[in-house]
Amino acid sequence: MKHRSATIGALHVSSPFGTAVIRYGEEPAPIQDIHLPAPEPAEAFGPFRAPDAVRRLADMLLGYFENFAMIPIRWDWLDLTGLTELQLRTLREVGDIPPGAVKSYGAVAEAIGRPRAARFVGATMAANRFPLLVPCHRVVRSDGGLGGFGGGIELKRSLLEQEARTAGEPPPFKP
DNA sequence: CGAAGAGATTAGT
DNA sequence: ACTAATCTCTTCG
Repeated sequence: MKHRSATIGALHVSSPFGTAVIRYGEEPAPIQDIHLPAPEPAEAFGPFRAPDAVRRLADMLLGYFENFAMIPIRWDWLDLTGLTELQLRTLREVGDIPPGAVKSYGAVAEAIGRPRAARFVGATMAANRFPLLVPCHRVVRSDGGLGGFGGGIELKRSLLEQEARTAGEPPPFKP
């Protein structure tokens, strides 16, 4: 990874799936990454007050855990340093998948103009620093399987089940 | 720098 | 089930 400003704080958000953590650095794009579930040793930080963007994102996440509706992505809040153009295009594409829907790795690959790069899309999802916000859990295998998930496959299944249920549809995956 | 390895995949057999 | 194909990024000589 390239630059990325030093981490100056972390905001914890409780959810039905465990505690989520938003780590942040300096303005103007303070949000470094989101963790779910939270990394075990709770990180200790100084007496800093979270930037506005961070607190608003925390609210958005709380809202999501309540109604599982689409989270509007503020790309300008996110620290995207170190990402290549193609990776950014992939994240933007995945960001458009609404709750209750899913898209295959291959379909995303096609959407970014690399129809044979399904595996690349998978690798990019594995490196996604903004889970939930960039809904990498909505990217699944073309054969109906779930595919992988950094936070654990059972979490991915839970999220998709909740979203499908809220959208009034059957779970969009096989197992 | 070029070569080789590594994926949260896929389509075929 | 297993295999080969395919693409970008990372890591190594």
